[in-house]
Amino acid sequence: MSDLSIDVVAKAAGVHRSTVSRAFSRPEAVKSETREHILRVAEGLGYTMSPLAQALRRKTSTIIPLIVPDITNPFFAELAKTMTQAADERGYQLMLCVTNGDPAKSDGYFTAMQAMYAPFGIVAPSTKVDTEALKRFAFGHKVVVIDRVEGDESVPTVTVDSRKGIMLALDHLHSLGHTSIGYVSGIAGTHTAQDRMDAYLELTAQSGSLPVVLDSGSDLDAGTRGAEHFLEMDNPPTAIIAANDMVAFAVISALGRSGLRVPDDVSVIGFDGLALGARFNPPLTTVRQPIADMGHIAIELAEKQNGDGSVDHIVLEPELLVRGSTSELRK
Amino acid sequence: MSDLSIDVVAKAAGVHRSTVSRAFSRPEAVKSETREHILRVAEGLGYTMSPLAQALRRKTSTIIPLIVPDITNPFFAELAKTMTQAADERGYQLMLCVTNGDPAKSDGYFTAMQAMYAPFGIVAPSTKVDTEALKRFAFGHKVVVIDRVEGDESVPTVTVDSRKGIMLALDHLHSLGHTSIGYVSGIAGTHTAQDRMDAYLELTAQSGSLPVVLDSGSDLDAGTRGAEHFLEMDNPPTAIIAANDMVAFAVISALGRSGLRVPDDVSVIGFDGLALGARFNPPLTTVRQPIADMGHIAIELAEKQNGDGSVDHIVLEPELLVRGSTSELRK
DNA sequence: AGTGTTATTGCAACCGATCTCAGCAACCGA
DNA sequence: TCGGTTGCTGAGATCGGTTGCAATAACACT
Repeated sequence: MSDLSIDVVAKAAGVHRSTVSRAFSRPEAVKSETREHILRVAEGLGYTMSPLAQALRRKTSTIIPLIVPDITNPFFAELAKTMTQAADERGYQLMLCVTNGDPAKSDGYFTAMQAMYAPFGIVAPSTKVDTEALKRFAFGHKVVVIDRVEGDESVPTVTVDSRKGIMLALDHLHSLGHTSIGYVSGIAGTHTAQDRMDAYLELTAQSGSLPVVLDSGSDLDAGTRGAEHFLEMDNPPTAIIAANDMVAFAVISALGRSGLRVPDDVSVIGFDGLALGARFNPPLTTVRQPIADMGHIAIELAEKQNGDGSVDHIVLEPELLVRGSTSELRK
Repeated sequence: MSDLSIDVVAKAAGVHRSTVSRAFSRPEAVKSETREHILRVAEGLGYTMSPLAQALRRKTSTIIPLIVPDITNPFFAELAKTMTQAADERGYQLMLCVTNGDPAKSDGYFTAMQAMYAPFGIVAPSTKVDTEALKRFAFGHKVVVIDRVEGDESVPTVTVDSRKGIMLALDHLHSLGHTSIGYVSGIAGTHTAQDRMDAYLELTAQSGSLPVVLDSGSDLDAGTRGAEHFLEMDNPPTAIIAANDMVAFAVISALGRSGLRVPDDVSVIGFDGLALGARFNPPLTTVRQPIADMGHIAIELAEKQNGDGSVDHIVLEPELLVRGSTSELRK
């Protein structure tokens, strides 16, 4: 269990270490009997290759960084969860990098990962990704971004159709009789947040109603402020779309503290589909993003780009998840 | 930016590569002028050492695995957050390992980390930790567990005083006039969960009241079932202690769905002090664990054990966090 | 001046793989 | 029978550092 290197196995199997190496990493280059014999011997010894030595020589490791602004945010947590799984399945190990939104930190992570010969990285941004900055790094060309990227087609991305999602929310609310629908922006800075907001503005205008942006702040307190704003209005909307579930939670909480009940007094719908939402009070109606798919797809895109160099931009479909925070408009 | 190895720096500085190596990793062994010169040259070239090569030779890397059952659980997410920070500060990188409670998986992670020469690991368990199993691995003796460990003093641990926490909750509730206080167990299986439950049982008995365990299940639905049980009772308690915040959320949510309001109809107090609780509806009163401290301390303990071999068992003090889910008993 | 220490630095083996190149045997067709 | 392939394996350099040991320089002391 202590020091079994490739040489030990080689000796035990009576072959040269290069043959052992091939038996593992390029099976077709070794006579099948030899290979099986080697594998058997290795198995018996309980030998596995040193990923470190491999990485050093190959200049490619199996460590892949997942860069998120805040793992405490359940959206990123769910993402991290499915990504660790997806990574595992493919023999990678996820390295969690939490930036707290500090670009300097993510730079630091990039350098570190580059030094570790990470084959690629995944970035879930809190601010717009600066692709120019990315390219300063060796694997800048091998990064998948979980957000839309402006004016640079060379970075693979995976996102959810924001417009479709907002449309789903709006339609749902309309079908319940709501016509005056407010909006609280999410953690702004990302294209995704921007897109959702734009979609809201555009679709509301299209339906002939007046858009009511309760808050467009960029931090976690947007929800709280949005609710405050709502409470001060003379003629508040009867429903609120929150740009993401966390904001929706904050809105409902703040409303609740002022004695307003959801959905009886106001309907609130979120955007994310966090598992947590099912245990909120009330259970949150929301637009679900297929987070699990996003994780898997991000890794696939990265591998694909790594392989044939192709760059894809995947846009997934959101779906409506009706739970308990929206209800028929009561006059 | 491409291939700067230690030799490049050595040449540029006009010294042997071993001197460069020392300049970085054993400064006192190099004449200070030489060292500064080398460092300056390296700096100018933008050189940093390859952690891979270092790890390979030293048989010690800076990668440390954080093994958690579920990163989606905000408790573990908060833990992960503070730990990445603590790790960063000390020059380590956290590798996130999500087991989903599957022991086979955590075994897999251990082998992987062992192969990566991780200097130690941190385990935040969902089930009781099998220290015997741990010791099968090379760094089995270098693991810090964030839970109490039964009958094995050789593993450093960091925990929060469960009894004290439950006492805080009970006292708070008593001071509000509640005498009939129910309990919903948390994600059982850990010693921590067990300890909290035992403390509840013992302290309740001591105060002369009847313990009412609404649910002692081990999964995330304990809260929901606890609430159901509560609703079926002829003479339900007036307050509920939930073994952790997530369970408290579920309890409140389930109660809410049946038309019961917190804290007006029932008071509910959690245990964890998640940031999320502040945005719950209503904001959750809870017993706060110093999660940030736990993360830092876990790493300190690990380093300490790694250094002088000493094994500590740190028990931290919880504190009461009064928010909005508990209120005076109204007759 | 001669000898013993101590501080610095160079040398070269080593960590555990990968990979190019060369060697050798078997096989193929003319 | 012989040159030309093809298939498989061994040698040895290499990836980017670390480290024990030897060599040299510098300094202290009798």
